[in-house]
Amino acid sequence: MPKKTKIPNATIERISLYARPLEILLREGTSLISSEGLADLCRVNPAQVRKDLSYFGEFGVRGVGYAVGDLLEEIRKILFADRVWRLAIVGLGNMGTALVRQENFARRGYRFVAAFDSDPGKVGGEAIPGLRVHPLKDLQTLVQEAGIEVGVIATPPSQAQNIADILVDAGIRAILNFSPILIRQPQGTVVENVDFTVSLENLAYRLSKVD
Amino acid sequence: MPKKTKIPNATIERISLYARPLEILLREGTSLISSEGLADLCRVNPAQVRKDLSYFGEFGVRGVGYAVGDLLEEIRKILFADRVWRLAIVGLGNMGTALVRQENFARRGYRFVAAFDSDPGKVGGEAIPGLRVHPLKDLQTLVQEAGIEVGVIATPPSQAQNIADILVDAGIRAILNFSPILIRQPQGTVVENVDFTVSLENLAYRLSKVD
DNA sequence: GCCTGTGAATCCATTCACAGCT
DNA sequence: AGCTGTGAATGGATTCACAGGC
Repeated sequence: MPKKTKIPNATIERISLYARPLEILLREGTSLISSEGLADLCRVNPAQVRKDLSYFGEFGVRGVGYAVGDLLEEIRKILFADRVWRLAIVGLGNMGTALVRQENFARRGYRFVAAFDSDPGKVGGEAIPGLRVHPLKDLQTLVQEAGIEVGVIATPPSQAQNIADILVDAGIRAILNFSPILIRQPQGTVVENVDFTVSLENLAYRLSKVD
Repeated sequence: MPKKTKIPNATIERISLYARPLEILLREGTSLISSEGLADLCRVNPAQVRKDLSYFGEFGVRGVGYAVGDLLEEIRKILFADRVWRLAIVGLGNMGTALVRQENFARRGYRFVAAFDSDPGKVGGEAIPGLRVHPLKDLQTLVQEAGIEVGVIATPPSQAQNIADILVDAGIRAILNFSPILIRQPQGTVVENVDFTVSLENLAYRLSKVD
């Protein structure tokens, strides 16, 4: 029974996590999984799996388990991953270029439909076949025309805040930021920051605590 | 006073976070910052900043604040970021290549000293000038010789677990995994998983809840 | 009998509020 | 007077334990 209770942010992250092994199980032809089986695959507690899912509905069958295909479909709906999302990349250095080439994005429905760079040497070329690189000044227009919903920032940190402002001005309300600064954004927009060095520092710290 | 209390994982992540604006303040010549000032820059509660830091020592001066340079140095020590870490990359596709070229890593002391790929067409070439690509079979030897401490996996998901096993066999105890599967690792080793599509799904979910 | 769904209990993290030092 | 450091209070998230349904 879907409650109006506050859903923990951690729950959303885990729901994403659950989808990965479910995809593999589906491909392998496994049709049923228990909360314990899924928990093992995701290194979490079985009760956690059940509680997380119960925030959104009753997807399992008591005494039986969860139907793999159905559960995956439900999770996709919960995460709005059952449709195509239109992304713009800003900054086509090493990271930006690698991102638009990630087939992992495309496979999950995250489609880069526009690319921008401030370097005149890059403008006019193609980031990947069919994805032309535009100057920043065309951003506003293209966001409208191409129906872009998510902006991905892969510029040097010094430009990142400026780019974020431009994206928000153009009407974009979701930003995935790969540059290692914290972006200041207005109410009603959402930002996810991805900083690899934070992960590395975490690894280093945890490494020193094991054993 | 450094306690033997269990330190929340979230605290470690925030400590990383605090370092970023401190670097900028230091460069700009600001020498003092209060917990409130730092909290504003990192979008957290001032008491959180003080409590996080207090797990590791007393770095501030009552009535005054924190000395920017000293605090940054302390944070670097806490995170073992005050030294060079030797990394190996495995998988030199788009993402792997982008990672070794990230100057952000190098600047923070995370240095790629070896590169591996299973594609014979890539072996023998250079991922970046001075970083030769080796076949996987040389991994064990090179890990020892080059003193590699962290393995970075940027292979297709189908190979990721196998690579992780090889890395662990070679004596590596810290893995940063960019492939979208959950890696199973033995006791005494640490893994950080970075999955961009999890961030995107999170964005999509949160976007639907704002306003 | 078996496994889900969930209130209650526990555990952990954040914030408050003030004592302690400069 | 001002700002840190921290025990106590609050607020969340996780886990337990069992009722509910196949």
